[in-house]
Amino acid sequence: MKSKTINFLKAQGHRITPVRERIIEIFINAEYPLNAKQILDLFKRDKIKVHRATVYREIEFFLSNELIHPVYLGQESISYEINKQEHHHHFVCEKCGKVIDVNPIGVEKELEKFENLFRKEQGIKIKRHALKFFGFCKKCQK
Amino acid sequence: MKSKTINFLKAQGHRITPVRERIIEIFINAEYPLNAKQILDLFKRDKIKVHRATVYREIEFFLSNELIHPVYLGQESISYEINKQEHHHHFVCEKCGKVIDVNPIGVEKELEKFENLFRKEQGIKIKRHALKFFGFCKKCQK
DNA sequence: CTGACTGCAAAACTTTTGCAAGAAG
DNA sequence: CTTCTTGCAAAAGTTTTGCAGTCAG
Repeated sequence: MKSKTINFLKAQGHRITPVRERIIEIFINAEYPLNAKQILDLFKRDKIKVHRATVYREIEFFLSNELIHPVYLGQESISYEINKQEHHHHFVCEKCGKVIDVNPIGVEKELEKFENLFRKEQGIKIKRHALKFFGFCKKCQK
Repeated sequence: MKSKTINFLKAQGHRITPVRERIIEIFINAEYPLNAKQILDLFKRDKIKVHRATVYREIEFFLSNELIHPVYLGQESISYEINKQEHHHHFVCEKCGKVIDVNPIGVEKELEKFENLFRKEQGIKIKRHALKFFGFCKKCQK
């Protein structure tokens, strides 16, 4: 996954710097979508010095290269998640923010049907969809 | 719709001030979800003086009274939309930001099935879901 | 080498907070 | 009257930008 991403970027003529490489790793290893602050905190945790501006620019960079996509998890600022092969969605705990990946196959099929219909009826091609579920996770239900 | 909302708030012991009333109207008349800045701009357009802080506080107020819910339309800051009876979702143009309400019934049924399953398997009750479609609207496709 | 990246500092925004004055009920 | 609501000012937090120095290829 990592070398594939790096090769893809290199092929486009982009450079692989230590910061960029680290951010790729961060996104690959992330168990849930991350926002700019969380990425900065991860660098801080590892005692690596990176400026805010760089992180914001890198997020822009990865977005424009379609390696990540934005996810809105409620409350805080926009988070980003790596574009994996496997398409999936999220359940978000409205209290603690915990994120659980979900993959509702039946829903996905209906989404596809709807998107085809939408294209026929409205003449608009849907590029992507985002589905989010909200509620309280097991811990927070009590 | 408006008087119903007002009565609901009054019944809870909340006051109806001119600003609050105007914001209720704004949300009721809005054709798409609005963020704080857009609400402020509407006041400005009508030459009504309202402070930013008030708008942010009112958004909090409406959220806590479950009269509106947040919608993330991509790029900009979080938007909010009034809680109508009719459940629906959004198509958002990634270029011009245009929003089209959609109501994919087939999908909705599958969502319900999934949510029941999720409850059984994970023991988590889903309170709400948000579905968004992204692409280029007709105008922006050219 | 050379242009793509980065850090820094400052600016531009967005959102929040404490406090005193104002007004809804 | 009482206390919820508002405006103001200031703080806090987030994101963007210009510029000069650095380093990947």
